[in-house]
Amino acid sequence: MADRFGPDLLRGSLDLMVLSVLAKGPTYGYQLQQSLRDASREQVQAQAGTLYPLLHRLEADGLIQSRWEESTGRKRKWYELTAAGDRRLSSQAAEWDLYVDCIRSLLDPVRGRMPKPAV
Amino acid sequence: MADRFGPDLLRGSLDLMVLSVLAKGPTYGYQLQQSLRDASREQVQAQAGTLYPLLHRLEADGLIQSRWEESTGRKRKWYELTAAGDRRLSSQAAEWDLYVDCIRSLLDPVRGRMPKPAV
DNA sequence: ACGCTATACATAGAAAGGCGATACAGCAAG
DNA sequence: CTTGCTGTATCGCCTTTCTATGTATAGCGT
Repeated sequence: MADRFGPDLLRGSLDLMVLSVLAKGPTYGYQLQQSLRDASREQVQAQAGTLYPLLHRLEADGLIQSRWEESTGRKRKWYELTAAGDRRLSSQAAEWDLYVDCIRSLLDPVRGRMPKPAV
Repeated sequence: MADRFGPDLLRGSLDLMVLSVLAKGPTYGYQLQQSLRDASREQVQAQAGTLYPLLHRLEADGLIQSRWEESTGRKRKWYELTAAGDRRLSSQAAEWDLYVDCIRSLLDPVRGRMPKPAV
């Protein structure tokens, strides 16, 4: 079993994951990275070189907004969802569900060939 | 709702889809394209410029093997899974399940925020 | 016979995003 | 003071999908 998901799997759903985490409340880059790592039991280890450009892109698209905060001890850049980001999250989640269904319908007959461990 | 999945969603799972179709029996490029389109209710429309290089890559990796066949009327290049391809399919499917689970655990709390249409 | 469409395989170049490497700075512990 | 974690950031590389294009044949209507 891979101890980590590859770049290609992440692609296309990493936005969705980040928006999901942001939906639970404001956070900053480093904490977001830890959240993803923890929530996935170490399987999603998005790199800083991935995360920061992604956050900048989401912000440029108006899906999140940021502000620098120093009162919390260290200088951090906090991000939070905008209304547009919230709508995007909903539509991305819906599209994701459709997509997963689509793959499952292709995969289910294949699974029949092998001993299926009960989940 | 998008009438077609974007490149980023496909990425990383298109291999899996192709291997899944191949698992049901030998096929050739054009037919594979139709199979994907049909099985996904028009949502996966992988282009020829995507599919053929992908097939060449899978063959170079020893996951599938090909032979030209003319007796079936038109000249076609038939592909079939190798033993290695079969093993790869199993592991990719397992990884996919893990991945989907991982996203779901991030998405479920978010879904609570909005009226969820029963599927 | 001719043109049109669908079938069938293939390659080239562009676009996009994740990755590793690297950088820099603050702070804490030894 | 040196090591290590925290925290943000950028750069070039790599991979994969896309569009556009090229080639060729079969079948059909006119």
